[in-house]
Formats: sequence, structure tokens, C-alpha cells
Amino acid sequence: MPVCVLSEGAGPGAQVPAHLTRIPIPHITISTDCSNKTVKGKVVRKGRLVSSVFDEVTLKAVIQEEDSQPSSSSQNLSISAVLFGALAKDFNKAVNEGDVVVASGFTVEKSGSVHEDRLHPCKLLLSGDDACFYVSRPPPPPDPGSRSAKGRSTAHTAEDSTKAKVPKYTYVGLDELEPGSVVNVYGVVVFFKQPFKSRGTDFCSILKITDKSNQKIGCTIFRQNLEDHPKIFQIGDIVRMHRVKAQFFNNAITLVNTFGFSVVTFDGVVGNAVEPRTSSRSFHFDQDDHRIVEELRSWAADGQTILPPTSTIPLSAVQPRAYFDLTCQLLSKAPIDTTCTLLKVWDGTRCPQTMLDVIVEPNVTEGPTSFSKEKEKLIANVLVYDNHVHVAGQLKPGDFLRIFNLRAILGSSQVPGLTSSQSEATDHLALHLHGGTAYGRGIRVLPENSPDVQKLKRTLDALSENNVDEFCELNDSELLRISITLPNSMELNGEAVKCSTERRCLHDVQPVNLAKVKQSDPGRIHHVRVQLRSYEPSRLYQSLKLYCSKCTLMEEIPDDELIAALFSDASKDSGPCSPPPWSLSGQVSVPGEAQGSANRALTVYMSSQLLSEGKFKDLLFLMGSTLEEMCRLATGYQNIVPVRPAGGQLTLLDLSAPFLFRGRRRYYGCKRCSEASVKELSAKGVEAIDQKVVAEALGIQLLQFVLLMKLELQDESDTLDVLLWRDAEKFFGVTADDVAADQEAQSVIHRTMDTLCPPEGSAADRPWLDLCLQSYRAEDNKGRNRTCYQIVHTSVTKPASTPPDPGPT
DNA sequence: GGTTAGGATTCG
Repeated sequence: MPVCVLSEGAGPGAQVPAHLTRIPIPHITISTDCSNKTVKGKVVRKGRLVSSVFDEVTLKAVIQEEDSQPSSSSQNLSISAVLFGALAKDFNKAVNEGDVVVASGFTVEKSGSVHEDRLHPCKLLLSGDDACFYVSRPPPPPDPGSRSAKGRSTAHTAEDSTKAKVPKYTYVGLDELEPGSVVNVYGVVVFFKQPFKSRGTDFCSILKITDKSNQKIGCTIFRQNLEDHPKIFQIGDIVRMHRVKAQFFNNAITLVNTFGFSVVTFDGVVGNAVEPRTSSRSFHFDQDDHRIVEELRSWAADGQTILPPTSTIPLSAVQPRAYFDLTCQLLSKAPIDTTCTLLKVWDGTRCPQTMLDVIVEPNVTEGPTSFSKEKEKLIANVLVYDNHVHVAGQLKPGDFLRIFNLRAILGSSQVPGLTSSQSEATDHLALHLHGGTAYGRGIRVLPENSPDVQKLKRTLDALSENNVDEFCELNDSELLRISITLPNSMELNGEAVKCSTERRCLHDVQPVNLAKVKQSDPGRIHHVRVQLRSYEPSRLYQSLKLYCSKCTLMEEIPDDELIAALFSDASKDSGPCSPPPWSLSGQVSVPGEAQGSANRALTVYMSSQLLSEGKFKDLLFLMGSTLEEMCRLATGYQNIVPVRPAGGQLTLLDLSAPFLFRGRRRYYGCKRCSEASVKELSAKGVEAIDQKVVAEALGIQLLQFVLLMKLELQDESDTLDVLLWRDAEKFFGVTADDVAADQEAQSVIHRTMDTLCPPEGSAADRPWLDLCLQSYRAEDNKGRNRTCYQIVHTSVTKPASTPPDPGPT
């Protein structure tokens, strides 16, 4: 018998033949002599029985070393095992996830999937008469909470025997619900609706759950706050609900939340991390919960009950007229009318049908308004209607979404905003999210750590490395026309530190020389080992730019002379000015520049709302100051917005000047994309007023600080000019925001460049650098298409640190 | 400790 179940409670090994010796899983290598050896570990993953082309069934499992020594490596503790034939069938029947097994009679082979699953580099193969598993089954868990013999088979308990104060929860099987009782339950989700606004005061979630009893129980959750609702992403998710009331409706038991209700949701996929999804700060979660989740996962996976199939498909599989769910990233959104919003999304795959082009009003798009041609082909237009418009209003470009029950519609002639020429384009496709919640229609933002989002991000990352994206369409000759001064000059702080770089990517490509890189087609990733021959700009502060993520315009940072002139112009404006109704005006005294010189009183405006909350320092509108005075005042107030009177009204300064001063930091707005005006800032629900909050309130499209440099690389074969910008922050280990305001961050860049390319040094003094390069096609400033290169996924390994103490002088 | 909803499409 290839699978032996040992007696309950007896540790495995008790009946394992004595002549076998155990080998720890981390010690297994491709050259291990497997005769008379065993491995012991917990089954952490059990796959399904699969029939191969030769009619032999196989089953994959993952076994994890349990008794690892503290000194042993934490890596390679889990190994894949592939079982064949009768052994696979017996194992499938007799072994569950969580069981501890001893395997013997195996052979070892190289695993082909190390990079995907991060398991042991080897795998175990078990087939034929020699292969055998010994299984020990732990005794069944105590079950004091269940009231009936029948319950014993379905109820789960979670209790802590060591601490009496820890609440003990008893979970009731879905076949034991008594009308009127308040219970705690676990269940696998077979149907769900995202929360929707009820006619009452609450949001309402509708779900249907099942468990090993195979009962399907409808649940209705009313909660005012969306965060208190179950965070369900897909059918098969597992929910744990505390304090739900069973009641009869339409001859069936349903569950409704009662006082003290709470819910936690788990991913239902066997092998995924058991991470509770909840907004609750404190919730009970212990080993038993972990076990129950794993049990429900395995039960759902083994197919004894049939869960509805998932309807999530990629854009490439979209069929006209079909309903489906889509996991995607939001790129931009734009209102079409009061009942319809356009979402531009992508998932890295290409829909076979041409997308209907939806025309939107100018300046209403949130996010980029245009994309590279390559990217455009991958973008889908989703029109969401009615109740979903409100949900769409909360979404931000960049969010990862799952949209439930989308419908693909071909050649619809009624799409709002459609051009007349397109109404004949019957082969063009649009995706509609119709109004209502039927079939779970809705939108959900997925968290970044969810496995589906991780997968999507990998797809999208791989794509941007192989294609031109809009970031690449910059004009690097701009580098030569820079003339700016920063508030603080960057200081050179000498002392070469031995410094090199490290690639942080996972590309499986061999390093090549620069001559080879130049010969290759664009759109590739290259690894190179090179020296830095020269770089631009030589004045490093000039590498800092302002970038608009909406219109992708790159701008220089205006110099202090220009800003001072704008302040001076603004302070010349005078005349009566009626303060906005929401504001209170006052005077602020600016200390004189030199000691003994008179203080100057300047007019300020504050929000009366903020003032009443005692937050008068949080936001100030300042009129008539010089740049210098503004800088001095900015040290004492969190946010200062310079304003001037124009036509009797308060207005902002020209957007060439910073619209906001926060301490030493200055923030700029995009002249193209902003519709700036002085407005009241609502601090409701805002934790802290920062540049984003102020920009949004004033209608300003905030510009980002970015770093841009051109590096001349060299190896034995050739030289090559490359850009450093998309991953420049990663490269230097500092943020561009910090570089704009912080001398230490500027010094990091300075020291790093001095180390990579010593000012007076010869080639021998320049360290060799391991770089990951991306090549792409882009237009230069004369409109010619050429191949460009940029450094990506690379970090300086020893960020230039504070130079060593020179010692006593 | 009240009310809401109680799955079930196609409109634009």
C-alpha cells in the first residue's frame, strides 16, 4: 500500500521502517543518494489529480520541512513532489493539507519552476512500488461549543486554552442555523454584490455563502461605513462573520448582521497567504482560524461542491455581447454626462476588437490625456452608468480595479460622446457597466498586495520594459538648455567612496558589450558592465526638473530671480480687494531682514473654518510679500499660498512662481492643466493639509519633481549615451522631492557622481558598473525617430555616505 | 438596537 495512515496522535516516524534515514529538505541536492532516505514535512499544498496524455494520473504537492534547526537556512524549506499513478490517487484520498507526511522511495530532479514558486531548486518524484507515504493525522480538534452530534461534523471552534480572557468564538455550521439565534459563521462566497447604497441610512452588501454542509445561505449586511463591509474580490473568497442573526425569509434561512457585527475576509485560493482582510483595528485571529480557512479552501478546491465558475477574463479574451469581470489598472477617467463616466483601463493584453473612441470634453480628464501609440492599442474604454458613476468618482488613476459584470457591446450607435463617423463603425467595441447591481455589477479597488494585482503588475512592468511608453517621449536635448538656481547650492563633499551599482531586476539575460547593444533592435532589455565616461548636466542641480503627469510636459525649475520678480510684480498691485466670504483677514508681522530694521506688516487671509478649529497655522494666504519675506514666514507656517489682488478679487500669482510654500519646500502647478483660483479648502476628513490637498482645492495640477541626466557609458567595445530618469530615484536612493529641498539629498547625488566618475580621475579610477538598460524608439527635437536608452532597475550599492572624519587638523 | 434588501442583466 503506497499510502499508510498511521494511528491518530502518533508522530510520523513511529511506524516508518527503521532502516530508513531522514534527510532534511534543505539538504536535498540533485546529487543526493535517495536510497533508504526519507523526507518529513507538512503538506502545505495539495494539487488536483491530473490525467496526463499517457493516461497516467499525477498529483503535485508541496511539502514543507517542519523541524528546521534555527541554524539551518530558511530557504528551500519547501519542496515540490510529483506523484504518479496509484500513489497519486491514494494520496488524493488519504492526505489533506496540513498533514505531516514522511515520504520514501523518491528520486530527485531539478525543478523547472524555481523562479515562479521560490521553492526548493529540486523536486521529488514518486512513482512505482518503492514510493511510499506515511501519514499521521492529528487528533480531531476539541469541540465544546457544538450542541448536536450532527454539529460535530461541521462546526469549527477556535479557542485559546492558555489565556482565559481571550474571547472564544464558536462557529456554527450553515446547516445548524436556528431562526432567531445570533451566531458566528465561516463560509465560502458563492455570490456577492459590492456594497450599494440602500434607501435607508446604510450601505447594503448581499452575499451567499456555503460550507461543508453544502447549504447555501443568503446574507444581508447593512453598515453605514463601507470599511465595515466584507472585502470580497471574487467567488471562492472566505468570510468569517461574527454576530449575525438567522431569520426566515421566503421559506429560507438568511443571515443579517446584528449589534456587534464584524466580518473578516480571506482569499480562498489554496496555497495563497492567509491574510485577513479587514479595516478593524483589533480582531481575533489565531491558529484555529488559520486552520479553518485552509480547510474551507481545500474543501472548495476538491470539487465536491461546485462553486460558480469565475467570469474573470483578460481583455484579449473579450467576446462581443459577453458578460465578464475584468481585473485592470485605471489609467484615466472622464465624466461624459451626469449618468455616465468613461474609464480608460488596461490589463496588458490586447482586445481583438478595435475600441470605440469616446470623445470627452476638454480638460475634464483625470490622468493622462494621451498615450503612446503602442499603449493606446492596449487600452479599453469602459463606460460606467448611474449608480457606478459615484463609485467611479472615488477612483484615482493608477488604481487597480476589478469591474464585475462588464458587457462588451459591438458597434453601439448610442454611446454618448460618439462621433458621427463612428456610429457606422459597427465592428468597434465598447465595454459597458450598466446601472444597477444585478449579477453583482460593480467596481472594486483591489489592494496592491493582492495576488491578482501582483500578477497584473508583473505583466504591466514587463510591457513597459519592452515598449515605448509615454515617459520615454522626452526630449533629451533639453538637458543642454538649463539655467536654474536652487535655493541651496549643492556642495561637493570630496572623498571618493568605493562605489558600484547593482541590478535589481529579474531579467534572465547575459551581459553584453555596448557595441552589441547598439546593434540590437530597439525595445530590448540589456545588461551591461561599463564605466561612466562623462555626464550632463555637470551642474547637478540642473538635473532636477518639473514634470506634469497629466500632459507629460517637462519644465525647468524657475530661478529665484524670476520668482522674486513675480512676487515683486504681485506686490505692486493694489486697490480695494474684497476677501472671499469664507475667509478672515488679518495682519502678520514679518521680522526685518537686518537686526534693528523695522518689521513689516503684511495682509493675510485665513479660512474662518480652520481658524475656528484652532488651525490658523495650517494654511495662510499671503499678500504683498517679497520672495525673501515669504521664505522667512514659511518656516513658521505649514502652508502659505502667495496671493495678489486682481480686479477686486483675490487671485493666485502667475503659475511660474510656486503656488505653495511648505517650510523649505516649494510646489509648482502646471500652467496647461491647472484651472487655478482662490477657493476655500475643506479640511473635512483630511488628516493633514499637504501639497496635494491644497493643489486639489485650488484647481491646480501639481507638478512632480523628477531627476534627469544623460550619462556617457564606455566599455572596451564602444561608448553609448543613455538617460537616467525613470528609475533615477531608485538609482541614487533619494527622492527628487528631497533633492529639491534638502542639502543632504543633493550631496548624495553629488558624491555618487563623483565616485562613479571622479572629476580629475583617469579611466582606471572609475568603478565598473552593472547596469540594466532599456532601449526604445523616441522622437528627437527635430522629429526624427531614433533609438534611445535609459538605465532602469539599477541602484548604487553603496550610496555615497558622509565622508569619513578627516581627523584633527 | 430602528430602516434599508431579500441576487437573477441587456437602457445609455
